[in-house]
Amino acid sequence: MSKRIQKRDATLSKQRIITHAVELFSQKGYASASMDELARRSDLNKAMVFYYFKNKKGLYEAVMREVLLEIQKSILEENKNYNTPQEELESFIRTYAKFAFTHPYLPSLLLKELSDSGAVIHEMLFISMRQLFALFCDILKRGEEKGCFREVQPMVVYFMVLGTLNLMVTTHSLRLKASQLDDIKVDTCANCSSEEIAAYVLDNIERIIHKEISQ
Amino acid sequence: MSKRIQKRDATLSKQRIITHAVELFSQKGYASASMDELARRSDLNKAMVFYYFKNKKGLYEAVMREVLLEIQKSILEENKNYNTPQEELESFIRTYAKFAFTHPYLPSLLLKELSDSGAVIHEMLFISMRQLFALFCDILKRGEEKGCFREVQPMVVYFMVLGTLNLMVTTHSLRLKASQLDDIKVDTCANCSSEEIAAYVLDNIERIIHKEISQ
Amino acid sequence: MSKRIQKRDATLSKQRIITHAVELFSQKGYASASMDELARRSDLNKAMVFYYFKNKKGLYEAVMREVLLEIQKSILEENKNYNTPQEELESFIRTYAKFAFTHPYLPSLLLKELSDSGAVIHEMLFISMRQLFALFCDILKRGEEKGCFREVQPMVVYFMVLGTLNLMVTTHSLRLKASQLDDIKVDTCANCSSEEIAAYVLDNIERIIHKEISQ
Amino acid sequence: MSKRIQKRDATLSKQRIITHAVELFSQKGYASASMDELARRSDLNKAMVFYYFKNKKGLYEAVMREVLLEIQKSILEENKNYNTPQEELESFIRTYAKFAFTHPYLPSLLLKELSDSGAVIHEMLFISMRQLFALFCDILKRGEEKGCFREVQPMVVYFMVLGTLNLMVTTHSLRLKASQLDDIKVDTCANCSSEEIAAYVLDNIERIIHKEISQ
DNA sequence: CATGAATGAGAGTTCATTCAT
DNA sequence: AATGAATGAACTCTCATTCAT
Repeated sequence: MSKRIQKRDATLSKQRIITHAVELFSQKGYASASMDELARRSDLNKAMVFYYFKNKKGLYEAVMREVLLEIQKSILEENKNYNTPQEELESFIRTYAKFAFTHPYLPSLLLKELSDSGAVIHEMLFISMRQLFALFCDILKRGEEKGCFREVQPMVVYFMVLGTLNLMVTTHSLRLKASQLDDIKVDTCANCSSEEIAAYVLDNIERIIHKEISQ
Repeated sequence: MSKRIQKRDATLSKQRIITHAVELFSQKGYASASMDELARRSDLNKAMVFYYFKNKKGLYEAVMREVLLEIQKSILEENKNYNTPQEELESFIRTYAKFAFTHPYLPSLLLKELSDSGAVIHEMLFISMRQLFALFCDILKRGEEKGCFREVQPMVVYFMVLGTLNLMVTTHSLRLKASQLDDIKVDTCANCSSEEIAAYVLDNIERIIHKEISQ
Repeated sequence: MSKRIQKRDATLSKQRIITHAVELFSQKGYASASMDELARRSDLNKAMVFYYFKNKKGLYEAVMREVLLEIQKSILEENKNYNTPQEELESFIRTYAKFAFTHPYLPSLLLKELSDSGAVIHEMLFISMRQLFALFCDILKRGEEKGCFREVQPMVVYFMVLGTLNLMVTTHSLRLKASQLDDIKVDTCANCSSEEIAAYVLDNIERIIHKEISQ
Repeated sequence: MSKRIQKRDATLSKQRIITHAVELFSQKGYASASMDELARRSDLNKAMVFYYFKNKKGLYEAVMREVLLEIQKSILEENKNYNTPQEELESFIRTYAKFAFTHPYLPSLLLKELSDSGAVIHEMLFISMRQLFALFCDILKRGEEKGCFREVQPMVVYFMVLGTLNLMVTTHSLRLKASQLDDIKVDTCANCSSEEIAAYVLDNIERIIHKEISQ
């Protein structure tokens, strides 16, 4: 019953490191995240981080792998419950939104990584991202074939979804602060729930994609 | 007539620093950009950078100010040439796209900055971003009032534009590489021109915004 | 009959550690040899090294003891077969040379150890070395008494033998490389066999020591 | 008149670092010499060492270059004063001996470096050593041509000189200690002056090399 | 006898920043 | 306005050694 952190358990220690690393990297970015601080947060000796992950980059890759697998799994899992392209698309967007808002490190890590091509990891991010993208494309294609979706540029539409949702997460506190100022009075959606935002995005994407929208 | 870089000119030196800093920060990110390398690239003594900009953060702010003013000016300037909301919206998107593709440090810096709220600068980015956003909102509002635009969440639509365009720039080389692999055959828009992309985005946004789209 | 390395045998494990430690120390030197790598090479857990040898220095001492005893034994053993000082001297040199060339870690370890007085071990190296030196002196003295050797400084002659032979071993690859260059054309004895070298050294020492050399 | 160490003078600081590095490397060996301690001894910030020498290896190379150039210069300089091979050989040995005994870091560094071929520096040591060796060979060859020297293996004779002299320097304190013990009574030449040792070595080498030795 | 987890100290190296000229 | 020398703090990473099982 003691709250003392359990030691001498490799799996636990490793997981503890990853968990804190996810947080740290998403807060500070790769370069500014210090292994010293990570060790402190993980309540472990600094050397243990290297014991488990070889070096900083190795840890970062493990972190990204973890995070990307999580979101991937969530979406694929959820996707199974639906079978029309419309429903699948809706599920895709809602699931991503939900995940992104409850795990805000994902948008942060993702945007950081995507914000330059000289990024820390190429390959893996790449592969993982492509699998999600492949699912997205597949949904679109089947929609087209069934005649309910227009033909669109999948990449652009994909980024319209992900880019928007990610930015809505990462700019949340910024938008909140903006809403408290009074000089420019515009709705920054500061108090929107993740569901509302997902609904907005979904609605917009449908307008882009569907052949007939009755207004 | 000598080709030697001119020294002993405060404004010139300062500008040279900024120019190289823009490049450096966008290539490496704030934390990984070193003042040493900046000085080397700028062909100046390291101490001069501090002489002109107080410290790294100060320089970074100057860089962001410069960059944001540039894009702001471009868009506002261009905006003057149009006077219907539809045209203004079109101009906004096309101008941003053109600028982003020809000045790829902008998307890089912007996404980096927006990818976390514990970012390096808050205030200024903020103000500058809001002015652009304010213009965007204004266009939308006037469109609504004239009855040609639906009522939408401006923040979400704004991010649909900026997020998408920025990501299309920063992921360009990634998408190119992806297109050269053959396992997953989907169009990543790797060879699209900036105009094509702008047109796509514009078309999509219009579908979202316009009251009637005849298909 | 299994080829698996046998475990749970103290003497064997200990010997395996020593064997690999000899190699490692002679390759990398004391400071750069890591206990981690030693354990890996010995196919044993790192903690076992400490279990058997207390600490790094203890292991190193064991290594040196082993190595010095080996050469000592070789020479003493061989010495028994001869009984004139001339023959004994010849045997001493030839045996040392043969051993040094077939066990090149000896020269490496020895020179490293002798190259500074703030060396890792003092005492033991010392004692062991002195026993060899004592035999050498004894041979010389008996030669003198029998009238066939001149009176010489034994220390200097001893180092002429050991220093030369050891350096010929440790510089072997260096001399090989030198012989492949063509700018300075001198014979570095790069392809001499250990026997040839021993013969050279022996011949030289005899010229130093013998009362009459007929040319 | 103040004894305070002068700062803000690049040449002085750099030289101070080299001087202390020579000492440190020869005392502790490459791997065990710490840049922290070097900085302390040099009364400079650790970063300055890297400012001047890029990295540890770079510093070490500078150290070796310095040391090897010194001995090379000494010997070449002295060599000019003589013109018969016998005299030149004598000068070579005496000068090396004198230098080695007054600059005991040289034998230490040299033996350490020569004690394994996976040494820190290859090239440079190499070139410098070869120039000395080339001079030595040249002396021998001219002696042969004049009919006063026998034909010998220059490499072996060279190491007989250098190996012996270097070992006599590095083992000095060891030999002193040995002479104070009483179990084995042999002359370790513990109290020999550098001149005496040089004379011994020279005499021996002459016996090896000269065609006629009248006893 | 054997293991893998854990540790603290210290290594080399880099960096933003300041000082003296 | 401009420079090169100097600094201290921080960083990633390694190592010998010990603990718990």
